[in-house]
Amino acid sequence: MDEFEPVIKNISRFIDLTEEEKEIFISHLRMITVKKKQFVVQPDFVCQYRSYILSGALQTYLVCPNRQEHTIALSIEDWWTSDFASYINQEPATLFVEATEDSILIQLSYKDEQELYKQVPKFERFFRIQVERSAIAIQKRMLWSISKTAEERYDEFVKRYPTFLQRFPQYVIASYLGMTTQFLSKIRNQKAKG
Amino acid sequence: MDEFEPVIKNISRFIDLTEEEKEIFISHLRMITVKKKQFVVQPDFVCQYRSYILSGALQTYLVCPNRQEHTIALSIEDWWTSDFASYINQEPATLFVEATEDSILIQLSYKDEQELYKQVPKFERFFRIQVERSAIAIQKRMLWSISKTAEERYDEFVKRYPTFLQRFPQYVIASYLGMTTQFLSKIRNQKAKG
DNA sequence: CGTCTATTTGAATGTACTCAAAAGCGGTGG
DNA sequence: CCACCGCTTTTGAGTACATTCAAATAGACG
Repeated sequence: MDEFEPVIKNISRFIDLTEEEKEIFISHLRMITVKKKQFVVQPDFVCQYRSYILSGALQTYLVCPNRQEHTIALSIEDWWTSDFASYINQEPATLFVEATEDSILIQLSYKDEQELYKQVPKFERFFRIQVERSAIAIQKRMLWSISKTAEERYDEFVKRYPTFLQRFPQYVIASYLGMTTQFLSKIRNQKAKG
Repeated sequence: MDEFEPVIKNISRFIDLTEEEKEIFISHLRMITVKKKQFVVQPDFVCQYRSYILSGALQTYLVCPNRQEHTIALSIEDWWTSDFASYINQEPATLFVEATEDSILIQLSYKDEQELYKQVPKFERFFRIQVERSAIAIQKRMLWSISKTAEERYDEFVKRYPTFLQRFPQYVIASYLGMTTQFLSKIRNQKAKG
């Protein structure tokens, strides 16, 4: 059960679990490995799992009719990810979740999650707190997407997630920041000179 | 207790409550009335309440250093509102929540909410589902704010919230949609002609 | 009726995009 | 180990979408 320790630790930041509760939780999990460029979620398929990232990195994005990609989330180890609209409503996904590095995921299925709530109601609390925090984060991001310039958004990104610059290609970061890769390149270049 | 019926009904869409649980819940609530232009939340003060809107309408917005206003949310009767970042983390607010109509609110304080979770853990579930849904909504909104043109955003808004056009002034809608009031005016005008 | 606020209109400007092409970089196979 | 191929990043010119500034018009409220 050692292999599940990181996810238990992640949860224990918000709720206290007895040994028995930990075991119940672990019994609902499965661990999978995915290779770089592999999809964890694809449009039109109902997203069955929430994934805790044990190691690696993933990109959640939407492909528009005009072939443009829009990145909703970039996630690394110790984060949870999914197409939450699909997962929570158990409806066909609209997003891709793709591994941008070889990754190891610990997954909880929708069915197991509902089961878990019955067995250990405390988990309602954990996932409530979890989604509260992510709702706040998304709101902040939306706020700067409507109120900041492309350059300001990039600066904020660098400040908040400095390690992401090395881990994700620039065109992915550009699509996360809501700008073209050409424009991001120009911003960077201008900074290097200025 | 009749006056609290709408909020009970709102909650009952997601969890079933016994009469006793309803009474416990109601005992934690307070009802207030606010006049148009009055603030329910103000920057620098810790937001003490979640508010269920019994009647009326409210605007949640941020004022930037350059005096620009950015609307995060427009809310009407049967919706919940607050500066959730401030409320959930019990830290000073950054947002204004202002009544755009005379309104009646049913409020639950942070302290009472924590108390309520202890007395009726089922409410963890309600607020989890509640915030899950709003996280999904915010994410969708963020998506079109980075992927759609101003006109497309306006069209979507009209389709989704037709009644809001009459209830909120145009400059408020413009700031919700992330564009200037002048540009929104031009879009509308162009449509009226085309 | 007058004042204050909200909306409309127009011209000039700016930010970021599209299109096109070159340069850089990394992995793979000969 | 080098050469090649595909993918990512850079560069530049032209363009479009949306903003700013300024002023006029329209509406709401006392």
